[in-house]
Amino acid sequence: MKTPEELTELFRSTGRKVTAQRQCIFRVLHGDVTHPSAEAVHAVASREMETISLKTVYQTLHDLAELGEIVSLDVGTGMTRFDPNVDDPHHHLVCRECGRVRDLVAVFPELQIPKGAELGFQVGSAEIVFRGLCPECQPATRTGRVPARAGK
Amino acid sequence: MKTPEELTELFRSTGRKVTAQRQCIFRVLHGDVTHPSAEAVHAVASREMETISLKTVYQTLHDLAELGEIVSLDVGTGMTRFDPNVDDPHHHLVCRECGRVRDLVAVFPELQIPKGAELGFQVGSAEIVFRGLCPECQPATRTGRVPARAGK
DNA sequence: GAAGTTATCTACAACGCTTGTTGAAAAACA
DNA sequence: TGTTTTTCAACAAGCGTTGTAGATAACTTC
Repeated sequence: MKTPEELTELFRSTGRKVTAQRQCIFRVLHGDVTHPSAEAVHAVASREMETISLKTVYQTLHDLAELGEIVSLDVGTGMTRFDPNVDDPHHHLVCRECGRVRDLVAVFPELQIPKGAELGFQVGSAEIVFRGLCPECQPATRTGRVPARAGK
Repeated sequence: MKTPEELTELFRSTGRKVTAQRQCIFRVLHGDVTHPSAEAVHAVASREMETISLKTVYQTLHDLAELGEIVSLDVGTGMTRFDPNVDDPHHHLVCRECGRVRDLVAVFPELQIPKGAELGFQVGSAEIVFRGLCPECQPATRTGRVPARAGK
């Protein structure tokens, strides 16, 4: 994802108007690696602008996705997650306890579909979701700490 | 997934009651390879039992998932899909036009996470979603037919 | 096979996430 | 500064899904 300044420029050059709300969202997303939901972005943005509405956040996220500056993900956690990392090809780690999502920057070039198995599909891309437990949700055996049990 | 008769037995042996509605749902799911949504199951079941409620379908699907007879999937098509194939390890093909889902029965044993890239996650499983166009949604170049354009 | 117990049924309302609508307000451009 | 156009906040509604209620049906025991 570009810097807030570059995004400001990009929005203007594509006929979009640049508002304080949007710039606030740009800053919130910049450098975020948590793959926040719209609600999470809104929560952070609200700390800076109390009146910003959730609808505005959704709209700006969609604009950014349309411009290819973020990508919206559905990894089965119940809400759409937004990933500002569009430069490195990567897959995702998802915690099955707390829903945390992280990038797994690795390419699996050997992902070839066996002939005959593709059932006539014209396959364009492959996404891998690795499910497991994030460091915070692991039992003590691995980390030596007793984790705060994230209620399901 | 087991046969309707075996499922009847399984439900009884796990303290669940067997109703005409449930057996109807067993039959609908048996041999289904379309990964239907709850709504889709309900639509088919309704042809046989007009009064069956959507809630009943959801509940039975959850029971079946709890028993490990089907698996619920979220492949980003907006609704939960249910997969009766729990015997063959496989991944999924998803049509980005019409949302059709098919099994891709293939194992990718070389899916090893590079050391250090797992960010402390304890990874238990990996799901691959292949996105593309199903035979019905492909342009004429491949199939020789003009497809009915599924409006996005 | 009938009565009693328990789970399940349908119908309806409500939930969480997301999107449409509206008039007001602010950004861009002259 | 005035004009045009977009975006804003607030509200309501949409979707898929789940909770609640009393009525009904399945299993158990006699």
